[in-house]
Amino acid sequence: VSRFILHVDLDEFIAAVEVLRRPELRGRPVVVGGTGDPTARGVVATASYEARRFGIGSGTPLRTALRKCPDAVFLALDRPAYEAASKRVMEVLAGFAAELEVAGWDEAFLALRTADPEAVARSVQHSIRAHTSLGSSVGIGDNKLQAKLASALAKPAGIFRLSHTNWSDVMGKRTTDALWGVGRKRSRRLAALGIETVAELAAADDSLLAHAFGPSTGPWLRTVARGEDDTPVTSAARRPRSVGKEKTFPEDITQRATARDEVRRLAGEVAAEIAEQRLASARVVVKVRYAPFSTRTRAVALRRCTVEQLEIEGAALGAFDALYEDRPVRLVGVRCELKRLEDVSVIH
DNA sequence: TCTGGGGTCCTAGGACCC
DNA sequence: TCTGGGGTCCTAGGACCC
Repeated sequence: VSRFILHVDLDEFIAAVEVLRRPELRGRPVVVGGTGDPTARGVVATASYEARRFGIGSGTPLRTALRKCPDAVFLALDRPAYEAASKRVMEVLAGFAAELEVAGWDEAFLALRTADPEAVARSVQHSIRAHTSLGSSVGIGDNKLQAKLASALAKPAGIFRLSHTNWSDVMGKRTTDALWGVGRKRSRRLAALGIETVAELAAADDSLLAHAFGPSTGPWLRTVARGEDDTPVTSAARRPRSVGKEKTFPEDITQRATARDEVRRLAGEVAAEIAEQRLASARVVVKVRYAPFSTRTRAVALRRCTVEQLEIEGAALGAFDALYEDRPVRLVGVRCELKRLEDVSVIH
């Protein structure tokens, strides 16, 4: 009996939820994202497997998706529906004798001791399907990193085990962007250093990596490439570090007052959200994205932590005024950074 | 690829202090 | 006045993830 980590990842989760309540869509290319208008600004949240065959994936601009598959069904995001479905899945997982960490709407880690992790994985998949009609894939690993990568290799509806034993065989020849924490940018920078594969990164020089990626990130990249990860699976609720809202305008706006009003509105919403969660803001960060796509941020530290809407709005508008340039604006956002709860002294 | 909205963490550089 | 070194805090931006 050994300890294993399971990573449970729901298959095409958002699209699957939509198809469940619209059975006539089964088997069709379904694309969920934005307001559902594929001619408007927005990106794909999830595409069904049928739509993925057309080269549509998460993050694809909706307009691109429309061009690639004009016959796809385009649907608006419906967060409450996904939250409800996710909650039911997590309740199923909570029934297993394991430490459970919810890692997102459609994924979770389980840590448990067992002699047969594949049997547990089958049982997890069966329970989820029986209770929610949703399909899932399960990765098994010695740690969270391995389990997470294994679930991707298990898709769809499969089970895959990635361990220290087969890590090199399975991962060594893949490009570095196969790793968790290595995206396009880091992958390219690594390639520029002559590091193309996971095996090459695993054998890279720590000081070279530290020089290129910083004292923490550099050496960490190499541990990831070796399949090492000691972060614990924990069911403890994570304390939020920040709460924010942002809005991309359907068309770039050129009126300063319009952008400013939107900042005020977003700040009010964020303030209400913070108050509802019984948190308090220590700093307000305003973001402005100018056309075509250059982003600026400005932070204002609050004199004391607060939940006061007027104070948060005032800080946001002050940051906006300090930041604003007379150029077409694509997006504005407001984010409140939160103080640790035990340190908070709220002004009422 | 004309690029959402919700987040987290890390880095580099400047201010400030002794 | 041509000017060290170290620590800490803050800010803006970058990269990544779902």
